[in-house]
Amino acid sequence: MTRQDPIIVWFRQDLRLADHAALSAAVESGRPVIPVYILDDAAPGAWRMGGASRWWLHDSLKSLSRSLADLGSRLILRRGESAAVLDKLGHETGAAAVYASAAYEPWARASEARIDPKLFEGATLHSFDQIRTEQGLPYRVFTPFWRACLKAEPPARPLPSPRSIPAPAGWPASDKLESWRLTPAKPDWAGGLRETWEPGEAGAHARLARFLDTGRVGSYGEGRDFPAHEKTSRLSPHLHFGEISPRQVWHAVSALPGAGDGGRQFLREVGWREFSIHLLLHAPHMPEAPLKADFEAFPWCEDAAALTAWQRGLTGYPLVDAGMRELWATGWMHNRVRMVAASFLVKHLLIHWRHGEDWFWDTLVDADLASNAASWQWVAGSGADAAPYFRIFNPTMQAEKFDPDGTYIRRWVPELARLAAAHVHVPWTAPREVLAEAGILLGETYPRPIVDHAAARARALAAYERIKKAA
DNA sequence: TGAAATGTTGGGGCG
DNA sequence: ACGCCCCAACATTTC
Repeated sequence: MTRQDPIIVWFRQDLRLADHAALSAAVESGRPVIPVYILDDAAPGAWRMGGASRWWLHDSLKSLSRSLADLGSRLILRRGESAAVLDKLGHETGAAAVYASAAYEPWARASEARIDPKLFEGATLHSFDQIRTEQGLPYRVFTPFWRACLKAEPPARPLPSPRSIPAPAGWPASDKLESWRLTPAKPDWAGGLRETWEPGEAGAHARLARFLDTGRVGSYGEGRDFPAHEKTSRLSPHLHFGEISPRQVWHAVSALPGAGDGGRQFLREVGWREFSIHLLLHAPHMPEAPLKADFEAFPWCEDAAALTAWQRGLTGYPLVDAGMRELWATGWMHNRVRMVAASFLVKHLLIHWRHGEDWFWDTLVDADLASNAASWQWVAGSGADAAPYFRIFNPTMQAEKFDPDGTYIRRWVPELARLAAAHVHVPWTAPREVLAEAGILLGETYPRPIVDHAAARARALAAYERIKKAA
């Protein structure tokens, strides 16, 4: 090993240059740096990246690649099993070491065990094992967890982006990004995604700046529940891909004069992301199995037709359908609507939360193993600090409360657009003339409810009784 | 980070 | 003036 043996910086879910401790350390070592991203679809136990995520990844890698080029560097792309690829690349380049950001997925941690990279924190506000109860145990309830986070040392100051990155004498070969075919071709379903998002580090910071500048932070507490208005930050996909770090978000919000209560509530949502990661680290089976074991015996229904209706936004409940169509069109769904739509699948249709988890994994641009699994289990009632199973959302009441004039519903369910606010949440109760006037033929242009709310509620409670007795 | 059922209270209409 | 009923409004408990 000589002074000129390069360091490989292995990018994963940290597709940024600023506040990237591994990259900064590699640059500071004075050695040449070889940035690499590996598309690893074959890792044992891995959840293969979903369609929307692959679309995002393509653009984010393109952006990272350009930013590296601006600093005199390159992004080397390789495909295959991570350990084997890094091993090979190490031999090709004579690399002295691999630097990477610590990751939290079980398969990522498993591959680390074979590669033994030098790991740097940055995916979370605090290092993974720092937050523990008095007894040294992981938290199972959010509020004390978050209280402990707030009491701990404040998150480290974000690092600046390197000003230049030393290049190796010669570059190893790289795949062409296009050859990975991450973006859809036939059919091209990504139009709505392109219109909605700007993947990459610059896009992430633009989102954050927009959130802070427009004063949305201050009114976040009141505004965040109304899906018709863009009151949330929409940073989730950027955070998932690590285009911006939670520490950067934390410090930007904390430094904002007058962020006040809204700022605290917003950071609390960032806290739920931390909590999900915390849970996954201590329960690696969380994506596949209920955290509360008695839910293993829950009498789920297999109902392919109902699942398809839910996926396509054809349940007959306008708020659920609007959310599912927003998801399909843009790769994202407002959080309030996610809770209602998820609750509908699990409680009204009695379909296993894993089917919902799979669909969200494939369609969300912010699909994240920890957040997705923890949130589905939260809704289903089988998770840590979960909503009790008997807490069943009434999709109509939720719609009337959080989309009172029906703006959100009309945006995503255009066949209901001509219904007045009095009918738009309950088209099945609208008088025949009103429906005709609005150009709606129930059961033809828009479905009748696929389940009756009161009956579905009773059925869900009865199902819950069965595991409660068994336990 | 609910909703429905049930219980309580108090004002007003009315015999 | 009084008691009675109705019911909206709010509170509590139950799922």
